[in-house]
Parts: sequence; structure tokens; C-alpha cells
Amino acid sequence: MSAKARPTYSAIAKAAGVSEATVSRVLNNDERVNPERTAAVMKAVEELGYRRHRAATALASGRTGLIAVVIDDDLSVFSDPFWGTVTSGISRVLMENHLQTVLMVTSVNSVDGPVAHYLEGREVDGAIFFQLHKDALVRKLAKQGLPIVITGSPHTDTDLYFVDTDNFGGGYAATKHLMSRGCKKVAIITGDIETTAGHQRLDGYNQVYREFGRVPNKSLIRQGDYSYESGQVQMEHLLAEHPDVDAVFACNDLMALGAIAAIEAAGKSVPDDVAVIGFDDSVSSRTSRPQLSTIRQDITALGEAAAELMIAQLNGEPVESRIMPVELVLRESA
Amino acid sequence: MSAKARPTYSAIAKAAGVSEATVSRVLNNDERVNPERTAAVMKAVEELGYRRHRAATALASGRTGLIAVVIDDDLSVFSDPFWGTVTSGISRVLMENHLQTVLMVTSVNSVDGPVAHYLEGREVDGAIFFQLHKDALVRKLAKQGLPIVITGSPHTDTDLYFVDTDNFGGGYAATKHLMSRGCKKVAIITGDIETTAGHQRLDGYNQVYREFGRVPNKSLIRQGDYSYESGQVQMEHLLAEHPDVDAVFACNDLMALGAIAAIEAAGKSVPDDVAVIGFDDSVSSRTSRPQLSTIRQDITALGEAAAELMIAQLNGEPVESRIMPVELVLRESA
DNA sequence: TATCATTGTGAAATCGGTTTCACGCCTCGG
DNA sequence: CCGAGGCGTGAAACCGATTTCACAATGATA
Repeated sequence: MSAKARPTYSAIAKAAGVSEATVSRVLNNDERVNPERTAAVMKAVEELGYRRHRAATALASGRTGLIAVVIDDDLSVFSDPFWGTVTSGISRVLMENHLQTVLMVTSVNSVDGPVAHYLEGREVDGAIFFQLHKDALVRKLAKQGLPIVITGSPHTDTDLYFVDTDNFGGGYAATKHLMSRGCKKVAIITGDIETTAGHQRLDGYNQVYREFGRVPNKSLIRQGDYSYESGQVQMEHLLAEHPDVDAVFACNDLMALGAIAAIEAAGKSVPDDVAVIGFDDSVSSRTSRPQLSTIRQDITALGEAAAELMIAQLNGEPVESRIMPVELVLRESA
Repeated sequence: MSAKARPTYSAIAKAAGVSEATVSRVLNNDERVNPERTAAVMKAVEELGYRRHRAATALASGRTGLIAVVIDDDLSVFSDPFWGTVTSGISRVLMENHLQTVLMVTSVNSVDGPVAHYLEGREVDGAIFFQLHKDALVRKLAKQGLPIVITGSPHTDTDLYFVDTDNFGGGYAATKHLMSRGCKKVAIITGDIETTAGHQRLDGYNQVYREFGRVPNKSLIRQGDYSYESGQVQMEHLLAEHPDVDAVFACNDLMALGAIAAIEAAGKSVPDDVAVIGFDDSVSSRTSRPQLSTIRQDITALGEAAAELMIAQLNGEPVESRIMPVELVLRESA
């Protein structure tokens, strides 16, 4: 009674009375196999409980069945639930397509680091990058023919495929709502303006002003860094310079919460004196008081889209970058 | 000018004037190779820029160089920054040991689902599980000899290796602080009592009462479910039944925030009328007002410990489950 | 009817390492 | 001086799939 060893092609071929080559053809959906033999192989596969040996397939075919998800940890982005959620969307779609997700949390900036070696070594079939800051490595890999998808907009204009949130639309919707609400002096606390996302949200803000035939006062545009503290201090500056400011669009929820703290510390109330809108629809936007109005993005869908772009590339199908829609969620703060 | 093809053993063997077997020995640190040949091989490896072909190694040796991290998505735990942080700790340590992290966000409860097939197929060298609810699959895999580490305590008493936060110690420290502060009527809002973690925190709470020679009133022990809302309603019940309750230990920050909302809604103040301590040291614990006193765990360290246990198992070294220390962080709420 | 394509199939080579096995050489004990 | 034992080494088998290539059978064409 030997332990049931894992069946291989050889066993299936024997059981089905065909050659191993035919087994391979059937299992890879080669059309040209006689239906009867196909059926025989399928039956044998079923009965023996055959399962592909990934390593053997990888060696012979060059396809590893693995997709890397590369996260730049210089930003410790992974402690942000945002990335966890994106990743789970990616993972789900990949798994449905019989691909596995290899997670690499690391500093990606080096064109010659361990990650670079790993990816260049063709140990994965493709790579999905998060939040790129330098794209030298990515360009290099792309040139070598490695399928790539970027989550978040690429740093520069480029021909790389990407999926991103509609940052412009979010900035536009938030600002438009504040204006339509009757606010006269709408400020913005931006995030890192170096990033495309940061810039696009600001562009949306400016666009609303333009449509209203106005130009925002330069000093209504304050640069934060996505932290609670920066929201707080920038709001303090705003209140000092513009005591009559009556609305703020903060480019993420954390800064919005900081801003609210500053507003209330100044003895004013939200939203009556100053309306506030954040961005992200994070958990704290629901638990804060007042509850925060914010821009919601379907984060899981973003991940799923990234995975779909990757799969399309692998299949040689036409691929197009995607911008995912956002939604204004109105709660108490605006 | 052909593109420089990836060098293989054959190239190195030729360059170093030895056989492929010897190359393999050198690269796998086989002691018995003549130092001169070792040097020659190393030199050739260096000069040709050789890099191992993962699939070939996997096929021949059976070691894939991959460790699965399995996350039960029934709980959508991955949108909790906690798990992202743990994962990044795991990933870092594994990568240092030339192992890659394969992420599987999925429903693990089935002993016969795709995850089960994947893991049973030996496509990874080991698996790290998060937040187990049913351990049938894990036990089955362990029986098959797959190295396993559980992050969070296993469901039942077991011989499986695990790493966990000192839940008991956290519950103890929080409650002890509240008592020492002079609070007479310290309540607890527990999380899911079915989980080991939930139970252990409660045990810590009970232990303090015991040490003070007291027994907590049954109705001071309220069961929540880790959600903001549950913290809120349980606190309302507490205030109704015990108008003189003067402290609450909530088993996570979210419930603590809900409790604070309920306390303030009842016209009482935190911490003067009722002191509150949470658990997790989440971001919102710092941004809430009043800032939340809480129990901090070193989450990255937890992940690193999990990875280390895995590596020890792979190396056949002695392995011991680990309980990671926690720290009481005092802010404004207690 | 003779010839050329086309189609389905299996034998065998291949992917790039690891591991077994046998052999030659050297040392040591009797 | 002979045989046993140990050590370093290379040839070759092996891991489990994929893919090339040759060949036989069939159908189409002239």
C-alpha cells in the first residue's frame, strides 16, 4: 500500500492509452485532438486526480503562473488599508485566472536591487506596480518585454498601461459641491503635489473655479503631505490669513480630520462656518464627529481592473489604461 | 551579435573547467569540493552574471522558494491595515532569506477549494495563515508535512506553530491601569468571544479583578463584534444599567470610539466621568478627540516572527511558538 | 490513378537544475 | 604488501511538463 503518489502525464497517458504529447495537447486545449481521445484523457485526469506541476510547466513553457505585485515601502504604503484592499482585488481576479500573486514589499527605486534581479530573471510572468516614484526600473523591465501594469498614474507621460482613480473628477466633484452649496471662499489642502494624483485633484479644483469664472487666490491653495498634522497646520494658516474662508477640500480624509480639529479649535463649527470635504472614504470618515463628507473610490474595483489589464496583456489582447470613477459621499461635514 | 542569453550550469562548467555536478555542489554550499575548483566556479559565476533559474531548481529539488500567506477574506480582514502591516513584515524577512511571498486572499474554510488544491499541490514550501476560523484545512496540510505557521492563536489547543500578540497581557495591562487609576466599576466590551484573541483579552480583565480580590459583575461584561456600532450600543446598555460605571476597556479601538460617542451623547465626559482604553493603537486612536489610550502591539514584529518561525521549520531547526509583548499607550481617554 | 496537402499522433529532445552512483585516488591498519 | 574505507569528482539519470519533428493516414487535386 504505497501512499498515492502524485500522478504525472505518464500515468494519464497509460490510463488513457495515448501518448504524453496528446495528454499535453488536451490539457492545453489544442483543438486538433480527436474528441474520443480527448474524452479518454479527461476521464483519466478526473479519475487519477491529476494536478499540474507548476514547476515543471514553468520550466518547459517559460510561464511561471506568477504575477508580482510590487509595493514601494519607502512610503510604508502598505500599512494604509487602501493598498491592502487593492491587493485583495488583484489577487481575486488573478486567482480566478489560475495565476498567483507574489507580493514584494520593498524599496523599488534601485534599478539594480534584488527586486530588479528577481523581475528580470523572469521568475514571474508580469508585474503590477503600486505608487511609482521613479519609473526607471519599470521602463527597463518593459523594454525587456515584461508585461507591466501600474496602479496609480505613471510619473511621466508614457506608454505604460495603468489604472487609476479619477482624481481630477474627485477634485472637481468636491469643489463643485462646495461652490454649489453657496460657499464663496473655497480653499484646498493638497497632498504631495509631486505625485500625479496630487496634481490631478488640484486640477479638478481649479477647473471648478474656472467654470465659475473665477480664479482662486493663490494663498487658498495650501500644500500638505497627507498627514493629520499637515491638515491641521495648513488649516491654521488658512484661518489666520482668511478669516472668512468658508469651505475646504482636503485631498485625503486624514488631512480633513486635521483641518476640522483646527477649525473647531478656532471656535468655529463644521459645516456651518466652514464646510469640509475629504478624499478616500476611509473608516475614520465614518467614525469622526462630525462625520466626514468625502470622495469614495471603489478600491477593490481598482485592483480588479489592474489584474484584468495584466491578464489581457498576457493573452495578447488589446489593452487600454483605465480611469475608475469616483463618487461624492455626503455626510455631515459639507 | 546575439542577445546575451542567460548563462546556465553548462556555461559555468565549461568556463570553470569542471562538471555541472560540481557547479551545483558549489552553489549549494557542499563542503566537499576542492577550494580551488570552488574558487573557479565562483569566478565563472561572477563573470557570466549567472542567476539561478527558479523553475528548474524547483523541479529538480522540490523546493519552490515560495511561501503562501493565506488570508481569510470572509472577514475582509485585508482592508484592516493590521494585516497589511503584518504581511509587510513577513515579506521583508522572507525576501532576506531568498523566499517570495505568495498572497492568497480567499475563503479558506473549504478543505477542498482551490486554495486547498494549490497548497496540497506543493506549489509552495510552506504556508502562513491569518486569523483562522476553521482549522480543518490547516490540520490536513500539516499532516501532509507542509510547514505551517499561524498568525493569531489557533482555534483549538494544538501542536501547530503560531505567533500571537499577548492578548491576555494587553487585557491585563489595560484593566490594571484603570483599576490603579482609582476606577471602581470597570466594564469591558469584548470582541468576538469565539476567537482565542477575544477570549484572552477577557481573561486578562478577569485576572485583574481576581488580584484585587473582586469579582466583576456579569453585566459589566458586554459582548461586541469589533465594530464601531457595537461599541456604541454596548456602551449605551452599560450606562443604562450602571449609571456609575467609571471605566471601560474596549477590545479594539473602533469599539472604544463608539463607546466614547455613547458616553458623550449621555452628557458625560471622557476620561473624567468614564475612562476608556482601546486595543490596537490604530491611526484613529491618535486622531480622535479625546485621543484614545490603547494597547499597542508591534505588528511588523509579529509578521517578522511568523516568517522566522517558517524559516526555522524549513531549516529543520527547533521551533517554538511566540507571544509578542504589548505596550500600554496612555493618551487622553484614560 | 498518381501526387500533394492536411491532419492527428507519438517518439524523443528539451527546459535547467539536482542527485545518485560508480570510479579512481589516497590513507590507514593489519 | 594488500584490502578496506573515505573522499572528491564526473557521467548520467531524473524532476514533469512542452514542443519539435517525422510519419502514417486521410482527403483533395489534377
